[in-house]
This record gives sequence, structure tokens and C-alpha cells, in this order.
Amino acid sequence: MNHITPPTYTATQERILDTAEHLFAEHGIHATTLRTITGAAKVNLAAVNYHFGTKEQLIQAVLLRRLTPLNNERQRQLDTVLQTASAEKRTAHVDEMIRAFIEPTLHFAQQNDANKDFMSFTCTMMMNPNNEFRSLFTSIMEPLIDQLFAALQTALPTVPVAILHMRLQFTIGAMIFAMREIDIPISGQHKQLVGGSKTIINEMVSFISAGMEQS
Amino acid sequence: MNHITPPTYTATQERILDTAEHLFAEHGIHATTLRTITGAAKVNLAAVNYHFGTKEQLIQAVLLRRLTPLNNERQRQLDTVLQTASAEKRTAHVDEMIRAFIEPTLHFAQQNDANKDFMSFTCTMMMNPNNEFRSLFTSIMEPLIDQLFAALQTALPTVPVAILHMRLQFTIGAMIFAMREIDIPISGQHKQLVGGSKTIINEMVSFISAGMEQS
DNA sequence: ACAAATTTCAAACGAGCGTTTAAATTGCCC
DNA sequence: GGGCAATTTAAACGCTCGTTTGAAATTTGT
Repeated sequence: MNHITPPTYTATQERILDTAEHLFAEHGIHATTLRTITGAAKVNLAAVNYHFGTKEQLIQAVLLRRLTPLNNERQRQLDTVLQTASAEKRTAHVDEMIRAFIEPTLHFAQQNDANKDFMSFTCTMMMNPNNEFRSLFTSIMEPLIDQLFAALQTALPTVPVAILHMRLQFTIGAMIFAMREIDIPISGQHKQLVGGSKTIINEMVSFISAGMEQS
Repeated sequence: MNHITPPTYTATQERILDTAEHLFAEHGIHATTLRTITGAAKVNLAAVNYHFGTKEQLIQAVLLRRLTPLNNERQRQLDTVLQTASAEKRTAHVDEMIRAFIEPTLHFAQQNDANKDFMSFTCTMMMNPNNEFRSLFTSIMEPLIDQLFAALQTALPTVPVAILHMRLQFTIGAMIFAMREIDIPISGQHKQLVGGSKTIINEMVSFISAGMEQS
């Protein structure tokens, strides 16, 4: 019942959101001006202020438009894992829980370019030192993270809470970095992590699960 | 022999670098103006342009001043691990190599606040969509990363190259996120990962090693 | 101690930023 | 088809940005 419905937008508003999302992903929030956005979206300069109020409110709208349904899906999958385990009178497996978190994320990012843009945008927002940007994001994510953490605790009762906390932070870091499609070139080769297949999802789940479950 | 010596700076230049480093870490590069920097450093507005040329050249100087010696230390430890293993006529252990990469980094970050600032600055730079910032960083890191990757390949010959590549990307992502000291609040609690003890280093090494070595 | 080089300083430059305004245009209902 | 609200438009606002300038102050070399 943690399902949240995002607002709906007119055609003009959506064109602004799409363009802003793309430019934010490509050049960052600060480097993208309202003039660039409205120019590329072929709307008047004042359109952003008219439809969204301020630039910051536009940023929030870009974030919430896709983050809300994505998080709903993550919530749904985690619920399914926990309920299935409960019905079978066992604790959920770590890799199941990790997958419930990772699979919707990477599947979402692989659907289309707009979603890829959104992921890049989200990650730069997360990494922004400016806390006002991060706090909106984290406040939305917090209920889900809390639930995941509690589930991890019951699945790994021998791991101290502080250690488990660290491991979850490592997990989120690995996810963000992979999703941002930033990669350190190795032997001069750039390699796109988020490819068309499911190998990246499976590999990430097993990588994280191995680190999580290690004694 | 990959040792690189950074340039030396006058007292004024160092005060500018220290202040810029701190402000970049706290508010990000774009949000930090030359007026803020020179004001806080108690030097004239024109001092940055006089001593460093442009704002971008200042950013590069802030990066290179500490990244060069840090990378030298990482290189030194990795060399030691590889040479010791070679002398004992065995392949280096994965956790040894991972530790050679992680230990200098987190030890460096724990030394003082200026180093913490530098790590935050570096991570935001890494996550900046603007490629011109990232490319300088990655070009410096690349020789070391290549060496680490080659060592991982010999230690884990059964793991396909593409998979190993992914795992190294996860590793770097986890490191960056941990070093940035950004954390997702869990159960409303913010927790500082980079604490005063060695637990974070050991935990990170074992977390990453478990993911790396998993079959 | 004095001339030359280096560094600091106050002031200004043009450019670009987010936002506001008020008029022009469009879409819609009765 | 006319009246009214919603939208689009062009223009301008005040502000801050990085950078430049030329003179003043300081340091350096002999």
C-alpha cells in the first residue's frame, strides 16, 4: 500500500520534462540553463517558469515523474519476495531481496534512452554535494531502504548492524556507479555496463550477495 | 618507476588551493564561485586568475596536488604485493590486491579534514557528467587500474574478462560512494562510514574480495 | 639602496543567468 | 460567434559570474 501516483502533465509540460531530463543527464543540472532547455524543446523561455514555477521545481518534477513508478515497482517486488518467503515459513534469501532491488532498476534503465537519461540524472543528483537535492531523493527512498535493511537483518542475524549498514552502503554505491554508465577505462577500452542482456543484472546480484553473505 | 612529482606552491597559492578544495567539497564545483573562494581565503579576487590562469586550471591543480602522491602510494603497495607473491612463486591473493588499492585510499581520507575534503571533491568530479572533468581523473588512474585488472585476471583465470570488468566497476563504485561519505539514511540514522578505525577498511576489502572471488 | 620583477589591489567589463511582466494568441464553453 | 480563461510570446529586469586592466604595493637581486 505504499503505492504513490505521480501527477499527469500536458504535452508541453512533457516536452519540457523530456528535454530537461536529457540535458541534465548529459551536462549536469548546473550547466544546463533554462534557455538551453526551452530552446531545445522549442518552447518559449518563460514556459518553464509558467508551468513549473522555478528551475528547482522543474528539477523536482523531472525526478518524481519517473522515480515514483520505479520505486513502486521495487516495493512490489520486495513485498512479493518477503510474502513468498513468509508463506513458505522461511526467511527470505539474500539474493532474492537484492534482486528485488536491483532488477527493477536495471530493467528500467534498459528500456529506452529516456530512462537511461533519468538514471544518469538521478545519480548526478545523488552525488551532488548540495544536500537540498539529495534530501528529496533520499526521503523518497528511505521507506524502501529501511524495509530492505530490516529484511537483511533477519536473513543475516549474525552480522552486526554496523557491518550490515556498511555493506548496504557499498551496495548502493556499486549500483549508482553502474547505472550512471560511468566507467573507468581499462586497457583503454570503454565498456558499457548496462547492455541489452540480463548478464549485468545477474552478475550484480551475485556480486552483491556474495559480499553480503560473507562471514 | 611510475612515481610522479607534483609541483610546489607558494603560501598564497596553497591557501587558495586549500580553500577551494574545501568549498568544492562542500558545495560542488559549479556552485562555488571565485568570489567565494577568494573571500574565504582572504586574497584578492584576481588572485586565482593571476596564479592559476582560469577557474578550470585551479580545479585541475586542486585535483593533481593530492591525487598524485595518493596514487604513488597505491602504486607502491600494489607493486609490493605483486613482487612479494612473485618472490614466493605464487599468484597474488585477491584480497591483497584489493587491499593495496583500498587501504591507501581510506587511510588517506582518515588522516585529516583536508584529505576528506579532497576525497569528496574527487568523487563529485568523478560523477560529474561533464567529461572534461572526468577525463583528467581517469587518465591519471588508468595505468594503475590496468595493472590491478591484469593482476586480477591472473589470480582469477576462470572468470571471463567481461565479468571481471563488471566486478571492478562495482568495486570502484562502492569505493567512491563510501569515500564521498554520502549515505542513505537507514531507519532515520545517518552514519559516517569513514570513521576513525580500521574496521571500514577491513570490511570493505572482505566485501569486495568476496564478490570478486565468487564463482 | 635602488631598480626590476613579482604580487596585490580596486574597479570595471561583457556575458549569461533565472525570473517577471504585460501584451498577443489560442482554445473552449454557452 | 463572442467572452473568458489558459497559454504563448517578446522584451526587459536585476543580479552574479569569470575575467581583464592598470596602478599600487611588495619582494627580489645586486
